Amino acid sequence: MTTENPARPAPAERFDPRTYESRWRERWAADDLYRADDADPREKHYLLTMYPYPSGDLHIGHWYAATGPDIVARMRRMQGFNVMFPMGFDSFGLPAENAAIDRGAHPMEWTQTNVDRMREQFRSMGCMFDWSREVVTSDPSYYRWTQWLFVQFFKAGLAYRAMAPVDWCPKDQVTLAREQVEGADRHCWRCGTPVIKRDLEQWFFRTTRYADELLDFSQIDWPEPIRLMQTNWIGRSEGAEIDFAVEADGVAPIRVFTTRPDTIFGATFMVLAPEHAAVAALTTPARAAEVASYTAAARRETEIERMSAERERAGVFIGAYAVNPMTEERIPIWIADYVLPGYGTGAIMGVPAHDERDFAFATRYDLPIRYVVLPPGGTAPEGEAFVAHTADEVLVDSGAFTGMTASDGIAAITEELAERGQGSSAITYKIRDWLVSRQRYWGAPIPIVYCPEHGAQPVPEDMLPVLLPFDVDFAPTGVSPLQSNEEFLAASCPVCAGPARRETDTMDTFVDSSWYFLRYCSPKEDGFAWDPVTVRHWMPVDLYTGGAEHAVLHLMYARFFVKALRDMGLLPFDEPFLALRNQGQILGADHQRMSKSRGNVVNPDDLTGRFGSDTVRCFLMFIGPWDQGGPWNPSSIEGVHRFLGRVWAAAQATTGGHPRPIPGMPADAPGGFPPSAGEVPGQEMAAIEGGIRALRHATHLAIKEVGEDYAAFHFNTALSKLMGLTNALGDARDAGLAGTAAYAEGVDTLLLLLAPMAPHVTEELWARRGRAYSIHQQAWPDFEPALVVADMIELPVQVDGKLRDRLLVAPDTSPQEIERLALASERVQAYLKGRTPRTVVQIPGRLVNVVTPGG
RNA sequence: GGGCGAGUGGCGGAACGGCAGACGCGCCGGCUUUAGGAGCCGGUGUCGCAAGACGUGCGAGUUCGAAUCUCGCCUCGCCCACCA
Repeated sequence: MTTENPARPAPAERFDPRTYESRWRERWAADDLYRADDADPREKHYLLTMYPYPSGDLHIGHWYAATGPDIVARMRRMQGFNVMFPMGFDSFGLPAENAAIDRGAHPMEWTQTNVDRMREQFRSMGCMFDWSREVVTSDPSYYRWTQWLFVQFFKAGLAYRAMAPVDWCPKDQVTLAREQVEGADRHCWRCGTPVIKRDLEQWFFRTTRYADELLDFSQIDWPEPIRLMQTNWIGRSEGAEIDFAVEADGVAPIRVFTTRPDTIFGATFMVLAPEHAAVAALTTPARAAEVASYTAAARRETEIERMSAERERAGVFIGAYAVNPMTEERIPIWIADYVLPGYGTGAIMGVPAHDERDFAFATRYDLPIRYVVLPPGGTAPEGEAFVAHTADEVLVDSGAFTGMTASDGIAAITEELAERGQGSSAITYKIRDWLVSRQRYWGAPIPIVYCPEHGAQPVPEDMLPVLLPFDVDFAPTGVSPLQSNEEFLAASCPVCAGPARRETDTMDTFVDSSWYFLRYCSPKEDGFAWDPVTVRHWMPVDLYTGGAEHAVLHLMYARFFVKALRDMGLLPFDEPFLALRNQGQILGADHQRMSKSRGNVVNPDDLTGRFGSDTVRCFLMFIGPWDQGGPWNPSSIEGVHRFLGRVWAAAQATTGGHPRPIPGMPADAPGGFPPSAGEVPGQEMAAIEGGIRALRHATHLAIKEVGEDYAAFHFNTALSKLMGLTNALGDARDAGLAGTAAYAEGVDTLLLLLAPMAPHVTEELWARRGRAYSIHQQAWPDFEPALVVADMIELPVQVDGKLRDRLLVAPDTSPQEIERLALASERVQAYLKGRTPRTVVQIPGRLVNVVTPGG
């Protein structure tokens, strides 16, 4: 059985990536191979992958995240684009400060050490990062401009200071943005400690001003889940604000927000948040003690405690009454912590028949429940709220509005209230302004000074940066460590030059990352945050990749920044990132997130030491769909390494067998040989030419499919197709075709298509084949459409949808001929049992289905 | 509780509504080797000697034809969570 296929000879030289990988990386660096030129006239392509926090060592997840976009960047470059693919470090942040507290290392030094180490580790991956554009956010040359941008936001009224109840992490001793509080137990995103609320004077960015525009994704190609998460986070609700007069002298009417103004005839009570401003004035003396104790308890409770009482829906009657503007009924006013102070107006009308929470509350306190909207059937449910909202529900017991559909009722009631001056349609959002101040050291100081005379004043732009002092006390006390440095504190007022005190809070690191993609365009610019001309050239980012965990943090803040800067006249576009792709997460072998404390972190250095970077890159891309990730399981890395070994052998086996020219290819093409037809017997000649056609078909099909797969981030299937081409080259060698031009074309194509994924071995083999340096500067191959189509196709023949036979036909065989051949099949006849088929379904090039009269 | 996504061999995973399991791992057999390893060749969904039958979480439906579309259920993952 194996006599016709003698074992292929082992390659003359062993495949050992260690002998050439670092040599090529040094050459590429020395030649500045990956530097993107601002003035290059070719079409630009800005490809960006999220920069890392310099936590210490690069782990396998960084490799996974970076290799995908690197492949696409390399292909785009070969396709003729002027590609920029930069990298940097998000180097401000809490871990550096914690290292200082735990180990006594200064954050500045700790960060610098880590950045240096990780930069070297990044280089070992062989990515085409343009290191000449590196950005390090903790460098004064960077945060000077972060501060400058803060000042611009301040001047534009988009940065403001306010006393607010804020989420506070008791362990890290720091305030958190709302987006940084996670999970049902409301814990800190970084350390997992449950957060508490504190009232503090804090800095905010006015993200709410852009809520509506942030909901518009029409200009960008982003994954649906990310768009949904942002949409839900912004949480736009349409409804109405309605004023309810109160029975108390000198107290203004109370305004509530509702999405269901059509249910107003069912409003039988009112609930205020315990924090509502009117509570004090409205509470009657008889109820004062109970109200005070409830309010105090609510204030003391943490978010988790509120959650644990979730179904309680407890509240207190404050003794006062409001008037339902439609029914003119007196309704009691309660306070309850299920009404949130920060959403809507902090007050609701209680409509127990049509809201589950109101229903639970009314049931508990025996308040009236009145159904005013009924389902089309016309019967109110017993013992539960009817909350569905469809177009054909009907209003009942609603005065002049009775009989209207719910959607007509919303419009008509809102209009009626507006005419009376008691309400208007309104839109509310869940999104809050972005809390940006942190009581921490290792961040960009907020460039504000406080003058006893002139209040908060921005530091003049020519006095930036406000440098972080080196000597401070890092102990987490809840106040900014910068307060421990007297020299830093002392400042002068920019207005009166009198003594002033410097702001000691620093900025959330997400401020740094909201504009780093702009800085990459002109990283050395020192007269401005960026050079407007080069920013206009490179921006927006054409393709951004990173983890989906940033859906409502970084990705929303960056959009907000760009829109705000556009409105200040600083940027000429609306969106930072035109397309977005999310990679999956590589989990530990135990299916848990990789972390040092779990001891499941995979160190890429061990793997590259054994197999080289190319194997690790290919293996990571071969695991599965890139956007899916998965648990770490290195069992098949050997298989990928073997594949590169087969490429190694294939590319160097260029002699032997029958040298044949390719029809239509010049005889002097690389690997071409003069015709020698007379030397070969006719039958063998036909076999050789069939083999050549098959190989060229495999080659050109690979060009088409691998390119499409790379562009779609389907790296796993791209690699399987490259394996297929490699196997086809092996078959060609077995058939004695190693010396043909078709074989040379196949090898060159294989190397070019593999170059983005395995940059080192392809460069080495390209050089060994005597081709011009560098393979990474070659043009991406084009396929010939005629060769993508196979000579003969195998057509499955079904009877009643079940596979019964196959036809081998030329692709251009007529449907009539195919039907004739299918019906002539013995196997088909056996199933037809002499009957005439009811119909024959044909999908051109795909299959034939013979449908029997019974089928 | 709400939203989104995913369930396919022993494993990772392929498959514009059209041949289920590409490609690879593992395993079995062979060649080579003093041996081991490496490399190479062949086989490998399940049941069955075979013919064949059965197979994509479970149950219905649409269709000539469903892993793929629709409905219901189960399991897992992620996000949000008293948002009026």
